[in-house]
Amino acid sequence: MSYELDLITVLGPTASGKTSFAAALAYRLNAEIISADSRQVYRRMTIGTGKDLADYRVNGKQIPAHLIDICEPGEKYNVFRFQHDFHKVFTDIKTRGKLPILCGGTGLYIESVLKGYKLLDVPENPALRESLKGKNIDELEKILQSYKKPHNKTETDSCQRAIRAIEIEEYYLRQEPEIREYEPIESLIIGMDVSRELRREKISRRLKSRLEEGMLDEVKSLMESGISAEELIYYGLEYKYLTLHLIGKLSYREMYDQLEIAIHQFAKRQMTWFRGMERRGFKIHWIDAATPLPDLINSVTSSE
RNA sequence: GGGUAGUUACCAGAGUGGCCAAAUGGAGCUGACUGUAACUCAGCUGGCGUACGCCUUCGGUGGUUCGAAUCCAUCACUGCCCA
Repeated sequence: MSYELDLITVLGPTASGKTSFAAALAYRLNAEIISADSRQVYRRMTIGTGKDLADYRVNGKQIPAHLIDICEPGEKYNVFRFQHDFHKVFTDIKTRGKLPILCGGTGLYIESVLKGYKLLDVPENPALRESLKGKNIDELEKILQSYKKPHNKTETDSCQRAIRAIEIEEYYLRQEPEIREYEPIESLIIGMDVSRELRREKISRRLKSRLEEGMLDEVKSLMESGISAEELIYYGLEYKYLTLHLIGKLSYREMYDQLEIAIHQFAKRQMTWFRGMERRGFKIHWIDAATPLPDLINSVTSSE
């Protein structure tokens, strides 16, 4: 295998085994992992985000994994921050002469660095948000059009997204924001291919075992440490549904059933994103996730 | 055994003579997404067809009617109540 590569990207839906694959690959290639996961950045959100920290230990060797546990629950992490953090770690790994492996399931984060999105540092504007609350999509659309020109096209198919777009325009009017320019990165992209049936089965199985491992206690202790229910619900999936159960809005059964469905739907959306990436010109090399790990590693490393 | 309510598309559930391939919700599928992305949003969802459309459906069978998911008879099954 040649080492001309700048980056290897491993992507796939939740529960597709991308972490253990990436770790085994990193072991083989003496590489380091950069996580592309919008929720695993939070400390103490471990079981619910499926951190699988044990997976980063391969044959007794700890594989370095970056951008995990880098901020406090309750904080808001986002693509803008990710892009910045990614590049810091990326150049660091490069200067140490090692190969970085970007691994994760947050499609937007992955694409933002591969494509080199040009983003502006625009913080939330609570006052503006308050003033726009309750307006419908047409009204918001009209406000948006009153701005000279949108610098980046922001999708405005929902109120939530339209408000963010206005927020960006508004900010831009008031000051010249710092624009960070990053170059696109050439990467070999490997996708974990799981059949729909297997994917669903793995998700269901995994949900059960995480609950047995104390996922509810994890959420409970986050609440006890002062994170509000609202903040936890914002994090979605596990944190959303388990919190709803803990505050009495859902029975255990309802929580379980609805969460299972929500994770299935999430995995589907992830796949839609990845297919969309292919349509946008990315070449994804799909590998069959059901193949035993050693064979998978051999097939990938020998064909290069 | 008697009474009673029901049986509608994957599920739940509206519809009680024509405007019904059948409301609505859920699930499912497909998709969008350069800014909270584990978010948010859109389309499709009996069959065939690009489409006007055509064909097969509303427990089974048989009727009434120009016309039935809707009315009648009967059979089957299910829930509830009384024995």
